Amino acid sequence: MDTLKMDELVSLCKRRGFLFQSSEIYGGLNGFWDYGPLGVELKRNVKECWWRDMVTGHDDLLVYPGAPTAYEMTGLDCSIIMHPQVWKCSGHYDLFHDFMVDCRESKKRYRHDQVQGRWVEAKGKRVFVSVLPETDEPCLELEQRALKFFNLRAKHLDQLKWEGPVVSLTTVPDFSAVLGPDAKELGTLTPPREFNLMFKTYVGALSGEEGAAFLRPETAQGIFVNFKNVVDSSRVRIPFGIAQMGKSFRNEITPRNFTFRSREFEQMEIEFFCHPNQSAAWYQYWRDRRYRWYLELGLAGERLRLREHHKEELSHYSCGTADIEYAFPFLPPGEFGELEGIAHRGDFDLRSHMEGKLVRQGDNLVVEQGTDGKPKHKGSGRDLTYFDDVSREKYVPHVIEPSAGADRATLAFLCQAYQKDVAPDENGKPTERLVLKLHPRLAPIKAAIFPLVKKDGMPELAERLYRDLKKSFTVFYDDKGAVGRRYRRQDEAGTPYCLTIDGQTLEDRTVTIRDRDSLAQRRIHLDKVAEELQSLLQPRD
RNA sequence: GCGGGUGUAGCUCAGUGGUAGAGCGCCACGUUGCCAACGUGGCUGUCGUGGGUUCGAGCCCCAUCACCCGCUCCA
Repeated sequence: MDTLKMDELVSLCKRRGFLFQSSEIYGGLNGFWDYGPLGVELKRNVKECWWRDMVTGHDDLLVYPGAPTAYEMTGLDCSIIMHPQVWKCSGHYDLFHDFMVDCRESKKRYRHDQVQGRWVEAKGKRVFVSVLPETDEPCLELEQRALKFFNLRAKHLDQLKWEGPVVSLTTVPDFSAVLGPDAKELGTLTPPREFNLMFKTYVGALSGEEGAAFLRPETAQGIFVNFKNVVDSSRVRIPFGIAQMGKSFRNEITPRNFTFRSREFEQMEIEFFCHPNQSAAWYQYWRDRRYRWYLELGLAGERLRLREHHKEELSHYSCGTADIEYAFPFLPPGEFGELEGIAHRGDFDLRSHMEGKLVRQGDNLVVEQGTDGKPKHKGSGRDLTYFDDVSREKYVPHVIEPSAGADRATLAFLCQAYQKDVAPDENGKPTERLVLKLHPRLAPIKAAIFPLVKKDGMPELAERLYRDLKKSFTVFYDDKGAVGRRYRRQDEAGTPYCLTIDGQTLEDRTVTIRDRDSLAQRRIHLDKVAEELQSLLQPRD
């Protein structure tokens, strides 16, 4: 496992039809990927396990271990393009929508509004000296930069004639007299260019800005804006969760590491609504529950970790966030990549969609003001509070958000499953075997059915078994070549069980069932095969 | 975004300016008696893409795209 090279896995994924580069025949498209015949089944299984374990299989009446009370779960499937105001109130518009300037000299890129500077005159030249402030004292940093630029010693500080206060680069219309934060010469900054991390599109035939809309950068907002609809239509009572799976789009600057950071990706998100007093306990519950989910589906404990964010790392609205991370093989030893984030979001989201985009002010969230003193991004004005019929209490629910990446999970399961071990060849000599040890619930093909040889009525019996099993399972029939080769092919596809019809089947109607991982075989009766598979594929508690 | 590397058959790769190759795989037929069998036959190429140099380019030059590694960034 430690020796797994990422390119070996990428090669297997291509060779066996798990993953292809998007638009490959045209040279590929950076950040986009296609799932092949086996990959689509694997990813569907990942999503179906999640949906089943979190939503349809959820027991509303049971108090799960670690949960404060019983709770309900329900689902939703929202549109990818939503009203543009959704993204303004959620904060994505301001956060993901930046103007950037590049420095032709240092090759660095800065956010236009983050560059700070001050006009200064010396030796007959007037210059806007800028820095990307690293300390609370940008003035000192600016002094150093200015002295160096004018080639002055510290004792000649008085030759610098400062003009006005420290201001943002956004106040400077022309960059020809600007000294970039890492430049030695003037005028190396490009004009500010719009960088949008959200994909922009246009609704309707007209392509004017009034029709501008965005592909969603997360599925979560669809849940928040439908919160009231779900409460009003489904009789759910707090505490409850709404789950949604679906595509999201982020225009990443640097897509990297196979499917890990893609521009089009699929999320599996839950927004769990609860009473503010219980939110801390629910946060803990979901964090632990979600961590166990990955463990149960086969990710190794030593490669999977639950990491609480430090206080400084927390978003402005969050009172607690944990990441579930996996030690992907493309990362340096000791580093982990995020699979899922579980965030305590408080009442930030629902309030944002009521009141408008919020910002933190001390310990409180307040509506962000524009320069005109009005709300910067106006909310819907709808009442998204919850009324508890039993306690007669009205409140804005708090939200716990377990947000997972379906493609990242799929990739982690593939990385974990990819193993080389040793199996005997036809002479009993140990040879290397490539095997995908996927959890049976995730395996694209659940069982393969083989006649041991293509004669004596074995194929006919095998075909009957195949047809019978096909009704309830994804199974695969193969009668070509030696049986050993067929076993190995299934090993590479991750198929957990192989059923072989042999001479003895003709006598007593038993078949061998071969286990992918142990290579062990045992005989079971033909009539019991479906039942046996059913129990082997059953999720265990 | 910057720097370095790579791109030839489905996969892994050889091919230093003169007729595009190997191994594996895949397909067919025969054989088959439980872990990558054997025999026979067959399939597979815009040499990443575009342009240039040359009598002639997979090979040299320029551009571009994609992937990998390092830095940078990352909701």
